[in-house]
Amino acid sequence: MESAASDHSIHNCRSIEAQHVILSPKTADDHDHHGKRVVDELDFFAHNGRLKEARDHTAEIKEECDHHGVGQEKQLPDVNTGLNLLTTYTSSDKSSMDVGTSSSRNMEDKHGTNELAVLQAELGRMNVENQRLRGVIHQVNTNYQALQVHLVKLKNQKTDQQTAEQHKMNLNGSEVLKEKQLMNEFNNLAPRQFMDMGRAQKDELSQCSHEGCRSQDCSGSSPRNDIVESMECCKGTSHVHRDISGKSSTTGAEDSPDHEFQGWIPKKVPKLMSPREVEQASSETMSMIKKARVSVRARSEASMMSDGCQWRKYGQKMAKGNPCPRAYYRCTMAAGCPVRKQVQRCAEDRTILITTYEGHHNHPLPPAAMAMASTTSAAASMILSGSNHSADGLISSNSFLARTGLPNCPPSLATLSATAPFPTVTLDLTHTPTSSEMPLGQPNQLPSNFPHNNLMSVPQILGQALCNQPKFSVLDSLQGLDSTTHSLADKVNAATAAITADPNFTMALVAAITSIVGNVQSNNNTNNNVSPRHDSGNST
DNA sequence: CGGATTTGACCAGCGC
DNA sequence: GCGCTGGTCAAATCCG
Repeated sequence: MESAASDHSIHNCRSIEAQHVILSPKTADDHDHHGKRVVDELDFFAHNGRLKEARDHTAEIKEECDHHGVGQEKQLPDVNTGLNLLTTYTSSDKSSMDVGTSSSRNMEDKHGTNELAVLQAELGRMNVENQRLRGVIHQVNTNYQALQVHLVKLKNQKTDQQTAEQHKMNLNGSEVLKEKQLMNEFNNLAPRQFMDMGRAQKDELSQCSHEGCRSQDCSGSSPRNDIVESMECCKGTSHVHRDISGKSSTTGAEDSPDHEFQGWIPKKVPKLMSPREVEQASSETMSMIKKARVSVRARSEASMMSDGCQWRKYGQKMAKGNPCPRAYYRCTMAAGCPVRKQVQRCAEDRTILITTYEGHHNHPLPPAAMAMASTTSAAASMILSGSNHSADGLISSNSFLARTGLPNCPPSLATLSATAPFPTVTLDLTHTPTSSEMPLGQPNQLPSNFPHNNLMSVPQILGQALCNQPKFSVLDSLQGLDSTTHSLADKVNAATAAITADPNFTMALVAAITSIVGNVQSNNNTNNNVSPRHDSGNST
């Protein structure tokens, strides 16, 4: 009985220190045991001495508790720290509390109560400051990552420029002019529109006046994580984020108004754009994101490519400049899935089927379909991150291929066009790369565990490549993200991560596309479109 | 009969 | 404002 009450007193006293542990657990650990710091683990309290004050208060109160005598009748009032620190009483505790109250002790208790209230207020302020400093840390990391990415891009750009110059040598003057125009159009379109969105940077660290930093921001070279978070912020939705202690916590848009979304935002944004304009740009950006497209060109005599999803035709139109009608399909694998696709034959070569995908699935996908969805997501990610475009006027195909894990594929395989109403990545599976272009030395050299099956559809092969990879955790996370509870940006980010993270997957994917190109070409694609019955139960 | 497809109508965006 | 075009809707039709 008595010991229980005293334990509770001590517990209350200790709970205050416990809150410090929650606020900065690793920090305490580091200071106590390691005496060193690691990146993103900082003691937010050490610098202002407030921790010491708080601990002094705690010690005083604790002393006072002891002064009352261990297990005495009276208990310090319960402190609601808001942290659910198990301060509830048991019935036995209560019975002990009700015994023997005196006026002098009441006075002392009131004194203790006041001190605790002050202490609690202090802790509240610390908590707020902790939140703010977390944001600072987050931004520092973001800037660091952005610079890292920029460095890598500069290296890649060098390579791309060499390719571009070689490509230019083969063009006549008008083509060069046209491509320059394309380049200008894209410069006005994608990167800045995507990168200029966002809110004003309030934090002092955003006042980066360093030229390199500014150019970094304006070039749109930003880590994908930043894009993800920025979009989440723009949508103002609650989301789960990881704090520096590694614990997940749910925060709303109102929680941390000025530190969740930072890093790559151009400094000029708050100067050039009013909040309303920024908001408008954000909504436009979301629209563009939604409408970013991936177009796949493949030789096929069938009316539609089998891609692992279920589609329902909802319209058909004659498009200008093409005698072949364009068919419109929507995904029917889940109610309300926003994904659409258009299927149309190429006017110049009617054996070529052009399938254009738009949107992101709001439901889990079968592996076969996930391959295509991942490609779409990767493309969207590339657009979002403001791909470095080469001097040839188109976004460097190498950039896309690199991001989709195909850095060694022939440049003709993928292009990104900015001339369409929406940024469109085109995967051209109609060309047969020359032997010198083949990434693996031999055209159909596949990983040992990779199925070399002519009867598989394009996404089946891609999906198989996904399935054959050992990193299911990444893919699982991707699949898990394919739900309405996660943002589009999450999916984009996860897809990109899944695609680019695994070199084995890269190899398998390269082999898959290589296989597709080779087989489709040689077989005139008669087997490209398998019956839905063969397609893992997913009819089209 | 229910689901899928067809097809004309309707609407929005854009350029002139 | 008007016409063109792309995209979507929804009633009619088809099909298993």
